[in-house]
Amino acid sequence: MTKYSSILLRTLDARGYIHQLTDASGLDALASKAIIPGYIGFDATAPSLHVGSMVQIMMLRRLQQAGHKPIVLMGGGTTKVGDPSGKDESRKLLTDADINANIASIRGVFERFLTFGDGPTDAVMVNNADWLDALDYVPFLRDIGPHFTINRMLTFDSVKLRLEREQPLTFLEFNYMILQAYDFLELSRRAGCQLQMGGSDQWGNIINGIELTRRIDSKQMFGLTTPLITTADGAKMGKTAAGAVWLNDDALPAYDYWQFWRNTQDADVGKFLRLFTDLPLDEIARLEALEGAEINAAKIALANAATTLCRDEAAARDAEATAHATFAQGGAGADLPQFALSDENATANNAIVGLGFVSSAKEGKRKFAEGAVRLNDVVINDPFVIIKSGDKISLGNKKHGIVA
RNA sequence: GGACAGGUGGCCGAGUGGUUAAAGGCAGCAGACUGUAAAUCUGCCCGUGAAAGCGUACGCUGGUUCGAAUCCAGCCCUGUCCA
Repeated sequence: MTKYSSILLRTLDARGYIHQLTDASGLDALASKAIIPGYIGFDATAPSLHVGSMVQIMMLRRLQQAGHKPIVLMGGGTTKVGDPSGKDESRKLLTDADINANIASIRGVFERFLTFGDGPTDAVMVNNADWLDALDYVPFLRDIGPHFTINRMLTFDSVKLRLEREQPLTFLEFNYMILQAYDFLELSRRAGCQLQMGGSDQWGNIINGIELTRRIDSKQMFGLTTPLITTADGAKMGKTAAGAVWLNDDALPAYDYWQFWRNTQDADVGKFLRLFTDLPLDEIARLEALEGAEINAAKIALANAATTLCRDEAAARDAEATAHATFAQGGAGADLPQFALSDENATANNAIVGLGFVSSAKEGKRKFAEGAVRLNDVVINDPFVIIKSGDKISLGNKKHGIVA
């Protein structure tokens, strides 16, 4: 891969981050000679991001590694509007207090991936509520409105899809793309931002921002999108048995986070190693070439690296040790989820419900009937077996817990 | 404001008075097979209860009926067209 000369684009290209790029040679030239402040916007709809945002987070990390300045834009303002992309219907509106709490909660994860500070390549976090909340409607319409035509806005997938399906799209949501475009202009003015990155579904929004800034301030801006990361069988990544794979450790235990990566499909291992770890490319090539059961070594390397980045090294080590003890030796590792025994008459079914392996007592009982539950590695069909402290209880091959 | 069409389980989508906890599909979970993979086949998939049972559920509120997701009335919401 020698089509780029800058470290930034060479890295992004080699590791599979680039889907579309507005002006490849222009950005390449700029990246070789100047520090580029670049931003990615994140929603504040939940107290934690999940792995679906991981490509974007890693992208900012690569930007900083290559000597540029990452700007984390929290959508405190735009979250109040709601991005219509990829949604079938409008999402419920959050209050300011919710949004601010979410932003505070999300910040911790970025601090693990990026170095924040005041230096030229230090990361900063900004909140677009800072400028969006203060907008005056009529002046804003007069300044920004003329640069958008409804004709063009109607061609955007996010809008078109809703209309084609005859689903509601409110004027509120319709404005989302304008506000996002305005963010880019505002960040250009405030922070000298010249680059916006995002998922491939953000291409249209990014282009809008580039054009708006060019028209109003006559500045050249760049846009880059990442491919939509799906697993090899086409599913969007990020969902697992228990739900979303949250990045915050108070939302998902490190062991589960580790397990998520450990269970990567064979076909995805190389891709994920390049995107989600800092391992050198030649090392990844070696791991990726492993065949058959050998490839499990690569998955462990992936899980360790990803968990170390997002949580910490000790968490990764503990998770690996637990997994090894549990799966390879058929024992029970220390990091397994625990069921607190509060009642001496607690049953095996209480345990799998309490551990969250199943969502109701009824579902739990079905699992017993299906022969899916094991107590200390022996299949039990009776949900009412009394458990005691120290028992290991398992549902299926992957979910294991300890009675504390 | 008017006319018409709609609002069904996580999603899509059948069902137009009883045997309907509601067809089918997707997603999900489990079993078999494996390598904690994929693919495939099989089972499960509202809740509570040891079970019989009971409770909830088809936008909301009432009504008709022995019996309603299905009929009637009012209301709320959405779409299309008209003003």
